[in-house]
Amino acid sequence: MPWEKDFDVDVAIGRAMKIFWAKGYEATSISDLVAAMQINKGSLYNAFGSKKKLFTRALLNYDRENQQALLSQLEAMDDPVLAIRTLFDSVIAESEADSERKGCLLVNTALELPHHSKDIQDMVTAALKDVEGFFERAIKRAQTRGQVPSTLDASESAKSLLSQMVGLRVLARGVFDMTSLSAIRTRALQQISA
Amino acid sequence: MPWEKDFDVDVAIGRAMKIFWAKGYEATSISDLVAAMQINKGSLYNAFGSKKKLFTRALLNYDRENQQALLSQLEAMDDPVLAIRTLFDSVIAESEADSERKGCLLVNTALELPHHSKDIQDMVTAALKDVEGFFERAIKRAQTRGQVPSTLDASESAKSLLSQMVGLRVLARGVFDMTSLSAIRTRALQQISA
DNA sequence: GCAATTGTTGAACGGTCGGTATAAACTCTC
DNA sequence: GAGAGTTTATACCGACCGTTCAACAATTGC
Repeated sequence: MPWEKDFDVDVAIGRAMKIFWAKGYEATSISDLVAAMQINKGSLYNAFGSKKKLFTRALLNYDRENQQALLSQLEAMDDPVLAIRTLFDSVIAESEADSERKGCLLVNTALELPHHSKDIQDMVTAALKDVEGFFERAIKRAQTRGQVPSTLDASESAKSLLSQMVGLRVLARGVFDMTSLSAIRTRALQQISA
Repeated sequence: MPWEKDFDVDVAIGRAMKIFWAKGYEATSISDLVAAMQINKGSLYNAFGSKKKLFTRALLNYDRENQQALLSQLEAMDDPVLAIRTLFDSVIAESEADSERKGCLLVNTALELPHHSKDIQDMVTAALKDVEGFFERAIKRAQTRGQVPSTLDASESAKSLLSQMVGLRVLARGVFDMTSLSAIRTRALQQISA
């Protein structure tokens, strides 16, 4: 039996993810990656095969650690309206704290979906549908609790909230200041409470 | 007096714009550009100086021909709510008709704003602020006409509509199907009428 | 006709791209 | 210790990157 890898694959993927996140897929070179991952070219190709395959691993890593982790945390909250508010709050707080204005890797990739392979398209679509699903479940739960008017179409509203979330993440990369981003959150929450 | 250019500069910029729009700034090479513009490398650099400078010309061209043209047309409409509805309708129709799923060049560029120079940042910001301004003026006009509740905060609502518009353009590039995009429009319009 | 000026052309620049190949050192199992 | 598989480092691949340049062509004023 062979020698086990002496670098931690998940750590390396995490480092690659940060670079893809900050620079975008196209603008990230193999040189950038080997420098950030602290392994050399040969090991990269031995472990991951190609830049594209490494990117899919990085995307999965982002989805698991930055997206699903937050969503399952919110889904466990008692108050579904508070959960939605908390999601907007944390995204705005993240935007404010991020001096690099990296945005969200999934949204960034969603915008260039036509240029990616089908497995990446499917991965991004599924991840954003997860957010939509969270919104829809939260709205329905809030309706049974009487926090949200039962006349509201939960499916439509969930899609609408997702699009506002996506818009917020785009505009946070340089177009809007913090008070403008807050206005989006305010209106989004008013929208489901009336 | 010198020899005049024997190609039409505006036509060439229009062709360059289409390539940048379809492929994105990074993924567009000089070879792509010279092929599409039907001029050769030397002429490109003589006329435009660099890829970046050409991109700013292309962005201006897009803003003028695809954005401002539509906005001023909508601004001239009698019914401001219908104008807003028409904007959403035309964006959705454009998304449906576009088999390449190019989206909107301004939104595409907005997402990669941190990687661009300040003049491009300013240009994109101004262009999206124009859309926000259109929304705000239309809402205020609708309020004086009694079409929209006067309790609505026009400034906040305009920012919210812009973020939904942006989200729609991102999701139209592959995540959402047409019925989902329609749901965003439906909810956006309900939002200002109640 | 002849500078002067500007435009066109296509080759060539140095550099980087993603990816492969090599070989020697190393760690493990059997 | 044989053999398998990994790590490092370096060298290399052809292709392409954005850009520059020198030679040449077209138009003007004199």
